[in-house]
Amino acid sequence: MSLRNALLVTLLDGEATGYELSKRFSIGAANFWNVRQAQLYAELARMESDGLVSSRLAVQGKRPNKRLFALTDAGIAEVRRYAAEPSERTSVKDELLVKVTGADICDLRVLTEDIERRRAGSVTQLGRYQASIEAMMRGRDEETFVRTTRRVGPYLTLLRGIAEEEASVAWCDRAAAVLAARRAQPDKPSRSRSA
Amino acid sequence: MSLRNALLVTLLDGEATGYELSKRFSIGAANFWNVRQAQLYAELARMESDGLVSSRLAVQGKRPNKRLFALTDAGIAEVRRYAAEPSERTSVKDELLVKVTGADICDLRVLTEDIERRRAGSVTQLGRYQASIEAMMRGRDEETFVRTTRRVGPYLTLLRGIAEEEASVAWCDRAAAVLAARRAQPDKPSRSRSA
DNA sequence: GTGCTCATGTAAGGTGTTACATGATTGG
DNA sequence: CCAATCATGTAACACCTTACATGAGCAC
Repeated sequence: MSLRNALLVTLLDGEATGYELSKRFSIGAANFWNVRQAQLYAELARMESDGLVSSRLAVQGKRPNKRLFALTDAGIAEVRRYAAEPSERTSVKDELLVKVTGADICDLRVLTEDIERRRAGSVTQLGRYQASIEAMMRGRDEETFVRTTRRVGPYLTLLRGIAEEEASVAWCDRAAAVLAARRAQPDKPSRSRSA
Repeated sequence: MSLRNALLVTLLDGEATGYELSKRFSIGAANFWNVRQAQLYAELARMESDGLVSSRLAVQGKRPNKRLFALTDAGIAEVRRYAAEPSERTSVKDELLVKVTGADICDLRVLTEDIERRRAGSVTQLGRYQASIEAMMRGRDEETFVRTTRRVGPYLTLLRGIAEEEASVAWCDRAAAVLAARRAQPDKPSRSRSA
């Protein structure tokens, strides 16, 4: 039940449609949560019937009508209650690392391409995070920012995202280099059934 | 369906019981996959009926009997097939980051404790990874190791785990410092409903 | 005129978690 | 004597993903 809480904290930035929430997720929360929109609309409906969010319909001239969701007091209370519980690292699932574990019986050229793709994705995401953090700080240094901003939470999670993507890029480079060294070697020791 | 593949690559280290597989996961794959044993036994049973693994019963004198699973040729082929597909970062879910996003309306003392707990967990995991990698390298330098080992895959994923946990510790320290600065401030700007 | 963005939902099926059920051995 | 480790499973429920369904406006 913490997709629910992820949505609640995302609404601290102000009321939003389901569509906008999924955007906010991919910009700010991408490094610690992911949602599919199908799940998102369903969960928002449940949250509304539980009184954690309220919604109002905004009729637009040209574009389709939209439903704006906002936190209720009960929603705020729920965030506080939830935050007071100890947390676990709920889950991490990274298919690329599964494949890398099996590198020694696989086609290293294809695997390396996959690593390059991951690297490119991390660079893109890193750019998004850096743009967000600059927009947020508006030229202030960290000390001033922390003293004057209303919200440090999103700043801290952005720092985490940046650290994450930087580590990802560095690892991709190193992994690609190691695999290249292995490929170059004609006399590599091999598991019988592989090439 | 990639818990299945995570299990297959874990079996590249040799035959194992369900119990041992869950151990291997928590030592080597903790940074990119997690399983509950209930799910693990169920999946192994399905994998056996699909012919990807075979099992044999080992009767032990004192301890309960155990079922040892091993990769079949079909299992190896499945790893290769899977590794050739492009991968997505399947999922990340971190409750602590959700809570940090909402920091500004929450009790910072409790949140900081949660961050400290995470830090401690990362330090522990880091120690495990470092011990594994040293056992694996047996004093060789990287170049020699890469040239002479049978398997680089687990080495690369361990490097990733180490980078991950180091980044985690560094972030925890920074986040705790920022929150401490916020708590120290009597004149902090606050969202109306919070303290 | 093609593809992207905005915008919301349902249904079915697959994956993952929690709780239950059992019990001997080993080490402190 | 108490806690941890070894060892395997089932059942119910909660959660997440994929596919389907619809449609206008805008930029190139």
